This record gives sequence, C-alpha cells and structure tokens, in this order.
Amino acid sequence: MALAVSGNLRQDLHGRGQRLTPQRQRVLDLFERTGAGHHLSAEDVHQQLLRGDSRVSLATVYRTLRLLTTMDLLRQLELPEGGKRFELATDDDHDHHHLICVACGRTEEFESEAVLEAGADAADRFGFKLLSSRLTVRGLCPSCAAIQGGDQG
Amino acid sequence: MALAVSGNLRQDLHGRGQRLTPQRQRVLDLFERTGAGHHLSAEDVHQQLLRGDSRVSLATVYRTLRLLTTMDLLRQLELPEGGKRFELATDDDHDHHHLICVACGRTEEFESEAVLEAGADAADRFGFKLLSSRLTVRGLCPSCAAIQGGDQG
DNA sequence: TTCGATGCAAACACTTTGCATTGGC
DNA sequence: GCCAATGCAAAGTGTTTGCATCGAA
Repeated sequence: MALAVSGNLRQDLHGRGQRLTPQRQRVLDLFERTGAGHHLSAEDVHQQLLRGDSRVSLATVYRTLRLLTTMDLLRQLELPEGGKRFELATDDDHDHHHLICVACGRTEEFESEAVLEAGADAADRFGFKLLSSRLTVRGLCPSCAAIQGGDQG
Repeated sequence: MALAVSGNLRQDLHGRGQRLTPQRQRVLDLFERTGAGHHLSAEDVHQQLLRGDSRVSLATVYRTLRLLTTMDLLRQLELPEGGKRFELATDDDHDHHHLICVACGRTEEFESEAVLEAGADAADRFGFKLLSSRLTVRGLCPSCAAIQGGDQG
C-alpha cells in the first residue's frame, strides 16, 4: 500500500545521494501517523515533534519538508488561511479536494470524478500536460452558518 | 455592467463610514484597467502605480487591498508561487478557475459548470453554505512540456 | 574517514502597525 | 474642523541560509 512509504525512504534517499537521518524519518513518520488527510504547517510539525522524544530544529523541518515534497512523498497545499501546509502524498491523492469554513477554519475533504475530468479537460484545451487538480471550496460550516447565516454578510 | 464598480465606490465607502481617497480610487482603477483576469500582488500594484503619476505607499496598497477585499470588490487568490495576489471580483467570478504552469508560472483561466456543481455538491454533503469554489490545475504548458516532457522529471 | 545533515542565529521576503501629518467631507 | 487615511519606518510573521559541528554510510 501507499502508506509504506517510509520503507522506501532509505532507498529513495540513496538514489539521490542523500542520507536517512532520524530527523527525516521522524518528520515522515509524523505525517504517516497523523494520516493522509492532515494539513501540517512547518510549525505544526515542529511542535508535534517536540511533544514526542524528538528534537528537530525548525530549520531542519523546513528543509525536510521541502526535500520530501521534491521526492513526492509530501504535497504542498495552497490554503490561504495561514502559511504553507503539507500533507502526505498518496497515490489516490489527485482527486482529493478541500472544503473550508471561512469562519472557523474547519476543513473537510472530498473526492470528485467530475472535478478530475474538468481539470483534465481544461489542461487539454490549453495544451497543458496535467499534473494535479485541486478544488478549494470556501463556505460556512453548519455551526458558523447558524450564527452568521441570518444577517451579517 | 459589473465593471462600473468604481462608480459605486464612493457610496460603498460612505456606507461604512469611510472615505474615497485618490489612493483607493487609483488602486481600484488599476484593477479595472488591467482587467478582471489579472492577478496582482501588492508589490505589482505599487510598481504599476509608480509608473503612472500616482504615488501610493506600499503600506497603503496593503491596507487598500485588504479593504477592497473586505468590500468584495477584490478577491484574494491562493496561488502558491509567490505572495498573495488579488484580482477584480466580478459577478461571474465564481466559476473561474486557474491553470498554472509549474515550470514557467504561466497562468490561464477557464470556466466550468461541472466544477461549480461539484463544489455545490460537496458543500451540500457536509452541510456547508457555499461561498466560492476555485479549481487550481497545475501542469506544464506546451513550451515547458516540450522541454521537460521527454526526460527530466 | 568523508561529505551530507543538523542546529543555531542571522538574514530575508512579505505584511502589518504606531504615530505625526494630511486632507476628504 | 474633525477624524479617517496616508506615509514612513520600525516591528512582526514565516521561511531560508551560512557556518561550525555532528554523524550516517
């Protein structure tokens, strides 16, 4: 399965002439533990690791995040609220989108064939080679809609 | 038409107890002149205005960008490459998506009923009140695909 | 042992803010 | 004239980088 990524990590790194360090292992571990659907910022990762036994500097977190993204083990999200966030890149990840509550920040995920097709269609129309499609839907979650829905725009 | 926004600007501002200043007018003007499909960063706006006769400080550009976004005259985009960017918020803007070349940064726009429906559907599924849907498609434009397509991953 | 990785702190890019002055209404 | 808006520069965020030390292979 896709989640056995860390098993390949050593080899993947070797292939690029790089080393498997405990820090890298721990960062990837964290993403695997929290699951594919989670969006962690560099700071999140740093904090979470500090709670465990591991001590990884923020700079290394940033470096590792970038490395793992380059290796396609992580994927960088573009959610406006806050800084850059990363998530585990699984194979079925292409058709995985976000629904964000603009009021409380709650984020849900969903999949959609239609979106995948629309993205492919658009890429085709402009002669682009498709890499990924991401739909970001902004709205109000049930609780926040109940509070703000009536009046305040 | 939707582009006659600046005509309402004075009243919109009045409604919020705020003033129509030449700076605000100029920033909005710039977006109207460049057209609805353009994505300008704060720095872009600042530079463009300097080329004209107007001198607006960067701080004011930021403040104005935020104000106009709050007033729904502008909309903030979430394109990862670079800082925040803004574009004119037109009425038909909800179904307006982006195709980005990850190699050269070229950006195309397109519309899609299917995406709009998928977004509405997802919002519905989770009980969210839909505000907007944005599809971001990443890929390689024809030129870049020609260069990188064959080998280099 | 070797050369890449880490940690720290300084450097950076982007954005926000305090305060005196300017100017819309 | 009043109070919001501006401009400047300083202060904040979030992210990257130089360099000496450490450690995986």
